[in-house]
Amino acid sequence: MNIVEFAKILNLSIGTVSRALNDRAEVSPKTRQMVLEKAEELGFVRNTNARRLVIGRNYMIRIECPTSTHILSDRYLVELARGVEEVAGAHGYDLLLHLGTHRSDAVDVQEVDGLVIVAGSETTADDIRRLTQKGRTPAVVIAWATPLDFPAASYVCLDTLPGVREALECLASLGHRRIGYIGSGQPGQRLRDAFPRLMAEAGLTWDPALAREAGTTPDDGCRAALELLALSEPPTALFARTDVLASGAVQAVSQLGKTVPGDVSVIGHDNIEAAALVNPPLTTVAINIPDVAVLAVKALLAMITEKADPITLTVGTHLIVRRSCGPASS
Amino acid sequence: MNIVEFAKILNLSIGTVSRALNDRAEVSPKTRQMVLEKAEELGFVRNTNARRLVIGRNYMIRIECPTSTHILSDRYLVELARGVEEVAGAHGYDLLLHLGTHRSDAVDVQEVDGLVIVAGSETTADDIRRLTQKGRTPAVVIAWATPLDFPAASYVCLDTLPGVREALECLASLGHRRIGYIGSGQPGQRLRDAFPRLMAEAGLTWDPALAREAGTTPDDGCRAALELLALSEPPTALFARTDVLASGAVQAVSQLGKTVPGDVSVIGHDNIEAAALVNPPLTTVAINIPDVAVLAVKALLAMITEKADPITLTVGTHLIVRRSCGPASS
DNA sequence: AATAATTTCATGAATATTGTCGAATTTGCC
DNA sequence: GGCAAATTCGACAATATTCATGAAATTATT
Repeated sequence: MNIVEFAKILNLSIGTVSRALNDRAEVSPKTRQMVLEKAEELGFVRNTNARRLVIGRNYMIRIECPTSTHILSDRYLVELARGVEEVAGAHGYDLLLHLGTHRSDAVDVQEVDGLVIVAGSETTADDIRRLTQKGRTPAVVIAWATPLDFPAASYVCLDTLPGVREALECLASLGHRRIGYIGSGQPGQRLRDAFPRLMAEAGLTWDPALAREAGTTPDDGCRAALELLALSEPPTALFARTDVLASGAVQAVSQLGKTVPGDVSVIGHDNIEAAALVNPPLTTVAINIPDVAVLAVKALLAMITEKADPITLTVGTHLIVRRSCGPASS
Repeated sequence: MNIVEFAKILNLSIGTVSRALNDRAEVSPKTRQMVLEKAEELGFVRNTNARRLVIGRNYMIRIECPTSTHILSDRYLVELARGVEEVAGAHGYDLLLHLGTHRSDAVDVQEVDGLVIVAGSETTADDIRRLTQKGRTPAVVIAWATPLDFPAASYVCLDTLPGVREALECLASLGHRRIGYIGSGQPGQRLRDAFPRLMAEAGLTWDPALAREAGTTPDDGCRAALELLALSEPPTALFARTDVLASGAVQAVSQLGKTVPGDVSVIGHDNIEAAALVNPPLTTVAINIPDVAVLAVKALLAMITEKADPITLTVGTHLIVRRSCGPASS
């Protein structure tokens, strides 16, 4: 049934019905009420495509997420999508999903009003340029640390330093003085570089001898931890760049017949699902994804509806305290 | 730019341009070629809404997923979405995401050609009826074990028994005879009921004294395992209904000063991310989500494009062997 | 072999799809 | 009758597609 038939049944003109359905003022309250009731009763729904064609808007935003090398793990991706959908949905927008590489061409823009782009570690400014049709489609990019070099988009940057700062302050307050750093190689570069400064800010001194670059597996973390704990002046606490490495570090401690947090404290990063399940549950650095989603969508909607200028925001991480940290052993 | 302007630039009629773009036979190859090239060059894209309005199809399927009580964890949800997008995308369909409860009303059908509905444990046949507009919209439901009572939809059922059967056979072949069962309460009912039969099929005898219903946390699993291991004739292997419970069971074993898999073997269920990170990495029962996605979308596309009748398929779980199982200790 | 007749083919014009919105018109009320 | 509120009318959005047209190509006829 289309609006013509529907209007005929109601003995009203198409225009009146349309206005009633659009909640416009020029229609009498009783008429509106009647139209709404009848629509419900007869199951009449306007044709979305015709509607969008006429009003020239799609009420649709697409969320773009690369397959490989996520900033956000799958778990966070769902959380992000949920948040995005919630606030976008409240404004009448649908969410279109596009997983898979940013490089794929066949992305019919024209059918969305805006883009939420989750940048992977390999995403470049050129990718954003192409995805946004040279900036013609409003877009907000979820990026690590700093915006990409494409100023027509808005950015929500994920800054991991605040949470790490908290972590170090937490360790410092527990009396730890020698803190080991287990890195994950390439992607963690920025944190690695900032680590000495963060240590200083927490009133600690940075000893380069206590840093190891590990890989990505628990075993990598375990090996690095064993090395550090075998030093003549071993650290009393370990900070690992990822929870996976941290879980390996925990294993290393128990291999040495010691306990976490009794003998050694461990802090991870990312708050993966497993972090709460490891024994002991891991104190870790996390980011509030719903916050990110809300900020991103708000920025995007402002660009779409008010032609607002692109903005750059930063969301910091924070510490989640579980049971893997305790007072420094003397 | 719309097709009118575009046709004017090309000195062709709208009809010819449209035909060329739609790859229809009635247009000469040179003309088509020219149109395609020029479209690329001038960046002309047809208006999706007008297009869909005219052809009466949306080329869009929506994936429906309830917030609470997933059949599939978030991780699997992304995997499912990826699979769905891949095969649906290959047929020109976009993927619309709808997370949140199935109960929410404001779901403008009319704008999608089909639905992939992930049933939660609370989803009812009535929910499906409403979502599909009494069956008017083609739909495929991802459900546990058996179809819901709404035959207008297709079903891909997730059957956990095959993987559990494999698990028990694996334990039997390692010499285990007494196997403990740690359940998760309500949702695991079906497996619970089938467990004695599966035991028998693996050549084992079922002892009701070795069953405990735990909750959902690692601690629940730990407690249940401690109880079982304190029996006068304790089990030599533990099957836990979820990996979370299994991780608790592993903790229980080490609390008793014993090791997994040296003294006690443990098998989990679900293959959550953490399963591979626990120490030792957990042997567990998993389902192949990409398979599920592919089957679901194929069934759905058949319903959409060929008006195929709804079908019911079943995908079974399988065992993933890691390092938490070993020969029975004597 | 040449001309007429017929078929094939590409193209153009017109119409259909469904809803929105500004302008014009009707209705109601004083 | 005049004014305001409510309603109707008609143009418009962008594309697919049917039907008609003209040209070219093929066949038939003598």
